Amino acid sequence: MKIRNDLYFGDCKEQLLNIPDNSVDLIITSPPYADQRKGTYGGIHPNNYVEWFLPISEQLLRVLKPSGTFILNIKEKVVNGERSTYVMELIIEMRKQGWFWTEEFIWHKKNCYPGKWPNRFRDAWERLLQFNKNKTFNMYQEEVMVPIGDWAKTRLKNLSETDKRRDNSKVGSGFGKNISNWVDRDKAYPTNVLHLATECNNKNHSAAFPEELPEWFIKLFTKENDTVLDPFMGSGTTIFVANRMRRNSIGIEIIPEYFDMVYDKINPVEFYLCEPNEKYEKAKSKRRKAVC
Amino acid sequence: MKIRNDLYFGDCKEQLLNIPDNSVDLIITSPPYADQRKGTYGGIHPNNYVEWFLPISEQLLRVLKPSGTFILNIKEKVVNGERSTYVMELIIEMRKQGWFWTEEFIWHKKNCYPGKWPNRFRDAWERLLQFNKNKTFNMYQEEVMVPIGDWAKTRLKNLSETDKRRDNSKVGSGFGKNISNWVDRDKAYPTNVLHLATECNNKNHSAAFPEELPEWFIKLFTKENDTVLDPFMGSGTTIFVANRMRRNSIGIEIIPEYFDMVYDKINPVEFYLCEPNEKYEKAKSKRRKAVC
DNA sequence: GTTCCGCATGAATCGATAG
DNA sequence: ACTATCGATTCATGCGGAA
Repeated sequence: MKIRNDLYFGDCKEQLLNIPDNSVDLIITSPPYADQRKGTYGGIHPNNYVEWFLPISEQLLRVLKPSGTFILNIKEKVVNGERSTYVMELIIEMRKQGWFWTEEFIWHKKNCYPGKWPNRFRDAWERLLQFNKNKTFNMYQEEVMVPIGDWAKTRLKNLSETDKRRDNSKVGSGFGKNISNWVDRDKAYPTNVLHLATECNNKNHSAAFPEELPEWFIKLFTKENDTVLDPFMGSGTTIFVANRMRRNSIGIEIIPEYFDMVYDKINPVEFYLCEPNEKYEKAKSKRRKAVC
Repeated sequence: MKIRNDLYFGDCKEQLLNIPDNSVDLIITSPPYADQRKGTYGGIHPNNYVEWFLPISEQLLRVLKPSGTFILNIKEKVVNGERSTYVMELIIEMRKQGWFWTEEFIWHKKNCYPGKWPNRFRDAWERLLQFNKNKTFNMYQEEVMVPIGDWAKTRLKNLSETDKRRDNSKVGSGFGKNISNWVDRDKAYPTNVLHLATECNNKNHSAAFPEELPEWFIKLFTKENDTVLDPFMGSGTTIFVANRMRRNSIGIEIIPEYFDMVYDKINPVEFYLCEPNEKYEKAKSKRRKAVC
């Protein structure tokens, strides 16, 4: 089956209207942080951030399948020496919109931005907020299992009496089965803390988003031929990873340079063979630029 | 100078009234999480948590010095399949009380509770919320510098007693600028992510609070002869660490067994020499128990 | 003295069952 | 319907005894 990559140019609040209800399996995005990227996105003042984001999250709620997941990468900035509360307020307001705030993953940035301040240390983590439309949703936990710790090597050689009891308490007959399950196991389920380095080499977009991040969530929450949406596409990391993993993708971007960069990179064949993508035509015409 | 350890028995909302205004340099505590320690602390329903905590944080604001810091260790529990929002609401309300929410540290619990669920992974982190009374406060960043590289492993884990003593004497002896500059070259400032394992062997208290946690913040925010307060003392980890580091300490605890355990452990000399501590007398009399 | 190895336990959460 | 209790699930750590 052919994998689709649909790119929309423009403000995501408007462009999201093009996307049908209940059609997206995973939304993963890193919106412009408040006042943080003034140069590129104009900057939203922390006081207006919630108000600015809520109409967008309302559209995201509409386009997401009931079984789907929304991963929001965000971190509040420091304003006047203290952390701003707009992320807290956003979570509370999104719940009122109908979102379930299922979980908060921590992205531990191993190589965080250097610097020294008199009143704080370097910021080495960001929030990865998981929102859902329902309490049950698709989750493929086996896809992201990690190697088990070294303790297992010695531990599983000789199972203690207590282990046998704990594993089988009140079960009785399932004894042998449990033991074999443990002995064969060389992988464990991960936790809600992700250890990833940021990518320093991406000079084209101001947000450093390592490929491993969307990759992990795409593995966890989608299967092949599912659809992934990034309403703040930026340099397109999510889109490229989804494409490589054989997921359909939808990207929205308001900055012409980023949009063109992603388009040229993701659709080189269509471009050179002059097989215009209808949506791209529409986008390009809005920008009053010639195509092909 | 003699290091004081003042212990108060009872509800911290009331016992805090005994402590003068602007007298504490560091408050570090881990209150009972909502509905979490029902067996010992009765449990506060998530819906009532903010309302329960605000009168306490108001007292904490009063007793803290303007240059002091309040570290609050907390994590929201899952209610009906989603994270509860009482911590978010608490942060917002505490700011209205006059607190500055300076920073949020992450405590990454390497050995988190095991388990498997269809909709989430193991919870491996907790919040360490830093609140201040003013935008400027005491912070001794050099005291927690770590060797370049894996600081959590080499520095905070497996510190021997001699290492700890050596560290303490270094604080008192006053290195010259030249030496500290030289030291700076192979040390780096830490980040706002702490990697510590919980202590599983503490049979006396249900909350596993590793000594390294209060130690780190005591180093960072106080110097010798400063005063450290833990209004939810529990098994007294914060108090013992403060005592060892030659900081005055104030502990409040409502459970008689914990109170007695800490008292007996921290004041063995006074106890056996029959030099009654006035505050302990008061506490004991409230509990109608004989002393000495 | 080291190193190895057995072992209990921990701020958990879900789903089923019972009142 | 709504709440309370209980069993099942699962991984890393530090302690203490043994080699």
